[in-house]
Amino acid sequence: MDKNEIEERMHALLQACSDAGARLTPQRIEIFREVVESEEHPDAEMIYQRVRERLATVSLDTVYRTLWWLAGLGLVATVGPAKESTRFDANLTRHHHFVCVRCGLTRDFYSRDLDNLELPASVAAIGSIERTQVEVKGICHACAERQKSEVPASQGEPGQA
Amino acid sequence: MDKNEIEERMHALLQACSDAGARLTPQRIEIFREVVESEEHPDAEMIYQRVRERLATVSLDTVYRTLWWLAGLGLVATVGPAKESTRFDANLTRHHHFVCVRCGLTRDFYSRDLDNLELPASVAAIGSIERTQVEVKGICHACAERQKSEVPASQGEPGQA
DNA sequence: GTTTTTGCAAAGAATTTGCAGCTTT
DNA sequence: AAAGCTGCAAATTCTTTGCAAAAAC
Repeated sequence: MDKNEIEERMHALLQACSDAGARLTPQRIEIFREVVESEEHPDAEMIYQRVRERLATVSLDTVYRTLWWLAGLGLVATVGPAKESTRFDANLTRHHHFVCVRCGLTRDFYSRDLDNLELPASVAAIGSIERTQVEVKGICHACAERQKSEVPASQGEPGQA
Repeated sequence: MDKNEIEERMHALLQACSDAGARLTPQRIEIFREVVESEEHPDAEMIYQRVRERLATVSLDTVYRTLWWLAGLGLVATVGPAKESTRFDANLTRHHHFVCVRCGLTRDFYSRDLDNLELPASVAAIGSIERTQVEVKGICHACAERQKSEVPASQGEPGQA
């Protein structure tokens, strides 16, 4: 990723931070930088370790808080189903997943077309390919219904305590 | 899923169990059944609760043990990256993931084609779609290298303690 | 100066493990 | 009878939270 891109994203986060009326602390700034610069998708601990090198005075819980706060603003996403417990999949036939971002419901669906996707050459540069699966994130009908019957519109945070 | 399919899978697990020289206990049988019958992808707790209804004498740790044992034999898979801690993704541009099944390394890749996949109609029946992403599982080059330098061929379990 | 954040340490949740006793083969 | 399982309870690991002190606006 080029330096420009990084600065741009960094700027976006700082901007979002003040837009949200939150304070710009050195901890947050360093966490932002780490989040923006990392190419892999780090967990809280990794970010903590890296930030720590530059800012000895940071704690793991601040990293967690900041990360989830960013996630709440939609500025970072979490990889995989969610921050849930490990889910198991006994479907050994080729299939794809629909994951509800609200409740974590995971359902399979099938598609011949999706079974045989062409991947870009760049993937081979990362590693050898074993299995390819499409993951659709969305909101399941049950959660959509649940939403309808809730308060139509307040200014509080939406759903999912 | 039709009854035939279920019985077939059930049979496969029981067979694999005895092939592996493991014992057929009532707990395992009920856990197998739950795993095979579930349409969503349950976590250990869910399976525990359901098995419990039919077999009061089962414990959560037996469920865990059985599930991971099945996973070790490749008879069930885990959904998402792995049994790892939550990973964060600050890449807000449209992208796809390569995940190393050995070390959990997660890297982004890009493809216009994959950005606009056509999903089968069946997906809409599950819920509303927000985002679609391709997840490629494989082994990253670093892990492949690591493997080469290890004992070429024993009969012990491969890598990753 | 006020309000938000932080760090600490303790609380919680999820998952794993040692061990004695019970079951399966 | 022998070897493998199971359940319990304690240990780990990961993550969150309450609160007083410190920092940002």
